[in-house]
Amino acid sequence: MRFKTKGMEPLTTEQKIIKAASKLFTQKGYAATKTREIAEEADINLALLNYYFGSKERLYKEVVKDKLWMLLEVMIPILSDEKVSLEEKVMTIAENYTQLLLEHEELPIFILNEWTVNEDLFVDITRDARLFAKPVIEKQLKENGMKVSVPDFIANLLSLIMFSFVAKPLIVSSGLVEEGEFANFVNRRKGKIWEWMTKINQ
Amino acid sequence: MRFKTKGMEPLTTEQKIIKAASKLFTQKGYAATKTREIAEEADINLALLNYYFGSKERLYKEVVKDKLWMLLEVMIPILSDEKVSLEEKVMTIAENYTQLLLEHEELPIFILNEWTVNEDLFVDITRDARLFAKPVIEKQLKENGMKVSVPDFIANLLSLIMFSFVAKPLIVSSGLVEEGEFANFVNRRKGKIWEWMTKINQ
DNA sequence: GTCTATAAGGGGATAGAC
DNA sequence: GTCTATCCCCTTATAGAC
Repeated sequence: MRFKTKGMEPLTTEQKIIKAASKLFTQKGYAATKTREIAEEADINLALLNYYFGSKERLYKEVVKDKLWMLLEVMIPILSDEKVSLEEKVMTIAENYTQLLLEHEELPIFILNEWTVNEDLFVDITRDARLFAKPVIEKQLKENGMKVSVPDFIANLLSLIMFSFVAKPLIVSSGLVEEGEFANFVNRRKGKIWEWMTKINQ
Repeated sequence: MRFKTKGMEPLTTEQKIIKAASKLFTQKGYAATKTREIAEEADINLALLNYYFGSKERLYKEVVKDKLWMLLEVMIPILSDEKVSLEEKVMTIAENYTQLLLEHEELPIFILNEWTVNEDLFVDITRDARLFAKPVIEKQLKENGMKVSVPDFIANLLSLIMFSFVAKPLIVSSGLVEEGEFANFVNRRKGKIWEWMTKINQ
């Protein structure tokens, strides 16, 4: 989207298609989603899908790209910024992710599954993107007296924040946390992440 | 399978189908896997798939059930056993999961994704299964002076062990850990889980 | 840009011979 | 139990009218 639309203009046909495709692909995956369903959900004629996007596959790539950056932009720029302290980084990422994922619960499992099943697609998308700025984090770990490696630090951070969302069906149907309590559960965890990270990484 | 076969008998047709289906479904998901591919991979005639399993869907359910228990049986019986100390529980689960997942890397993302996309299927499978024995763990947490809740304890444990596998594509393509170093990475983490769990949960 | 109609082929399933 | 041949619906994609 080149120009952000402000206010109440109705969606263009293109936007309606992307929105519907986004919803259905993330819910059901590529193969299980039919172009007819997308057209119906978007309330447009089936032929328009091909008119605007050429093929189901190209439409899918647009959606995946969008969703992947949605997930990464919460983390990458902050981690690489030297002017942001380690504590601030952890707190901000925990806050932003928890909020984002509460609004888009299906996002991480969709991306991680697609990345596993369809690796080639992601090679294109992430090519040339420096995802993690190792040196910056390494320096800040030392300054904070943390002896952990950068990969372990990142793995621990993302684990503690994101895993609850990825494993939500297991956590809920096992009765560990009630569906209605899930938001409280992850919000409480969010508040402890920095404490946990300092303890773990000594 | 009622009777375990010892030694070198060739696989029965039924076993060949399950094996092939297992491989393809976990790699590509339900909708993307064609019955014709399963037949070819299993080296059997397409009609035999329906002869033995009735339909693609029934075959799929068999596979999902197998895989789900593979994932759960590593954890459920141990967690519920009162005679196993908390430390032993954590160490054993970390050890067993790391080994299992190194051999079946696609297992957790497959199950967690299917559980999200296709919840109904799992309602049947997990019905009446008491997945976690909360009281046992609660008692042991107190005895170990840990103030954490049972859901947080389980979430932390599984996060720290499993998330690396679920997020492997991200971890590897970002350059955080080299593909060839991945086994070492998770094995090193495995050795620290108990230490981390005691620190976090004070 | 949007519609209807249809082409072209894929995919799950089964009848019936062996 | 296993095979061949085939049914028939569903899906993606496009031609061509408006």
